[in-house]
Amino acid sequence: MSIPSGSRATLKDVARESGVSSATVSFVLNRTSGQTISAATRERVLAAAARLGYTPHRIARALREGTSRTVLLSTGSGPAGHSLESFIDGLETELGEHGYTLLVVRGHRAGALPAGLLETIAPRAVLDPVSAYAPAAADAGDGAGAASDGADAGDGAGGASGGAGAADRAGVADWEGGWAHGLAAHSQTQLRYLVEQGHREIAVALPEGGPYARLAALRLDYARTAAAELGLPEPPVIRLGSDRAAAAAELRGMRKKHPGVSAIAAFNDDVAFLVLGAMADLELEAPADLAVIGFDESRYGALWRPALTTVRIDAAAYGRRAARGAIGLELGEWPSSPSRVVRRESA
Amino acid sequence: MSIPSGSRATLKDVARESGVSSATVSFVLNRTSGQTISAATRERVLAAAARLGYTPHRIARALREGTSRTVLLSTGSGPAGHSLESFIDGLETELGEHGYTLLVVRGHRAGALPAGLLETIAPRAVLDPVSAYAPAAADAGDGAGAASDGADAGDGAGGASGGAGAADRAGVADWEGGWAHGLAAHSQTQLRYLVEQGHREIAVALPEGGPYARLAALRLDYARTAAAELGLPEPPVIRLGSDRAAAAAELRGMRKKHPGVSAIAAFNDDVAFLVLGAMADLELEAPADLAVIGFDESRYGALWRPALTTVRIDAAAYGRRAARGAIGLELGEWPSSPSRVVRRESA
DNA sequence: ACTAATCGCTAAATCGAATTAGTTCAACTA
DNA sequence: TAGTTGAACTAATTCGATTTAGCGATTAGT
Repeated sequence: MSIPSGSRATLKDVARESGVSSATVSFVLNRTSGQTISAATRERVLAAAARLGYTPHRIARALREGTSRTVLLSTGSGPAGHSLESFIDGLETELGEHGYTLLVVRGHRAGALPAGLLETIAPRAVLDPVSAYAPAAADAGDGAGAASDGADAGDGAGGASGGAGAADRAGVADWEGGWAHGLAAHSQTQLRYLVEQGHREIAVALPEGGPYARLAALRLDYARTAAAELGLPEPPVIRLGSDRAAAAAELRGMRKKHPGVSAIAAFNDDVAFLVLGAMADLELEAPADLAVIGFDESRYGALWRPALTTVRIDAAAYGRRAARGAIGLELGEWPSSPSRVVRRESA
Repeated sequence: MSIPSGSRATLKDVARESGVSSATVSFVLNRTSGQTISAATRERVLAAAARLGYTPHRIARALREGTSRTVLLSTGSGPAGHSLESFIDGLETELGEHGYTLLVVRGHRAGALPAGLLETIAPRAVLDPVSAYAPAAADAGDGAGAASDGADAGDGAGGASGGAGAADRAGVADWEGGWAHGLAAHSQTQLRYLVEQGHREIAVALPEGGPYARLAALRLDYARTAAAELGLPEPPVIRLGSDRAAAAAELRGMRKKHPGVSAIAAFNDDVAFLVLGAMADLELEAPADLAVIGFDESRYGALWRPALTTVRIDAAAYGRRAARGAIGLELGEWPSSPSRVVRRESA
């Protein structure tokens, strides 16, 4: 009976099936506020929808609403640690609970998404963790002040651009700064572990330039603070490009200048790998000659020789918060993201 | 003058601006076949469209056409070598030339895409290289048979599902088998290099089970053939899980059974890393004690100690062909994908 | 008792492009 | 000269959901 002709059930089919207008069906299914529907009608509509297996046609909806119920997360091509993985998990979970879909696009900077992607998707918001790492245009102080609200013709130029009001735009921007800080704060965990292992003079290894410049500066700040709190001397810094020979030279230089350094806290696992490679070139062993600890557990640490000790950060709660910001819900309190040391061989 | 109210220009705006109906504009802009348009009108329309900066509203179009001009590529969460990177490049280029957009979604099996993704995107086709690695439903021979093609209501269950006819579906399926074979064929390059380095007894390292079971079997076939062609003895096989201790044991066993083996050709770079790790545990050095060559260059090979020698495969031409198949164009000849050895330290 | 507000619901407009079914006019055929 | 054909367009419908305007009936307010 009243099976929709060939394929899928539409609003109209549900309306016909339940004997009301399609407007009413829409009201019921969307719980439209400001509309009163009798309990009896609601039941009939719901039943009909269930019977026909109705699913809203998302493209039609997107056309009408001007934007799809989608949030796009554009991650850079850089290494993806566990914090990003868990962040995505949280994001996806929270969005899913509100009927939104998360779309993760990797390997593009947000400004350089494939042509037409934003137009075909018309996401409600574009999230871009990398832009939090990159230097902002006009940066007053330390807060996330990527206020590039100028005559931006193209969309998605800023770190996060909501579809609707400036309100959620602000909300998302808010998240970003917080994200970077939230991440950086775990420098504590990293240093504390090394101290527990008996190290006193600890160097910090950062990536040289690139998209991480800003986050690197932030990490350094936190590392200094943490060192001070732990009663350690100011940590020497080595900056590593992607060239291994140069990395080895840099490491040798640091060792000469600070012979007492017995451990290195790396910016992330990739930098830690670079350090380990340089150490191998200098015939140094970790952790005997120099302990190395990574940051933000990556997939390769366990395979490495020596296996990399690192810090695992669970950012799912951040993901949920970011989701709420992106779709314009109340943000609530800042969550805390737990972190713990994954102890392997290198430290 | 006649600036479209607030935001973007629509077909209607172009029609008004050029003094014709919106149907005519659509005919002109789409070069609709079976419609004759005078040169003068065409020019006026084109000029007006350019002047207003008209861009088709892709969502409206998708609603009308039933599917967006988009192709979705769903890669597994597994390691991505250069062949995949270049494949994606080719895909994107060719699609772009025909007004299509490529959307790459990583970390999901095609059958398990985020809820609602397919519906919101409505891609013209879904491409899924991983399914070429996984055991197929009707697999006579050796592939482990996790054939779960049951009562799958959802779409995107198959390796590639086109939106339209069975014709392009066939085209895409065609590509997949070819892709796996095209990749596997480069086992030749791998072995030939080792032979050139003076090796005669060469073992093959494969991943144990997992999603690569089928591709592994294929690679083994090609390796055997290549070995025969090069006049080598039948290559011994070691199978490595993800556990390093087990890998070391496996390697030791192989060395005992085949003491003459002087080189290992790995399934891919990740497996090669595992071999190198096992070698370190056994206090063996590459390439002195055992040469190791990877396959399908990954981003980490250059960082490793010793730096990994591997095979780089350029699959861009395959990508272009897959694109043509996905949007229903003629496929043309099978392209050849060049490969070359990236010589580093391990072999 | 008469106006005002509220309930419960529907008709119709809207979003933007593609497409079907015509319409008009001129040229050409029989 | 009537009839056919084709070129060059246009009006109107369609895709499917959301949303505004509004209608009749009931309830509340003074």
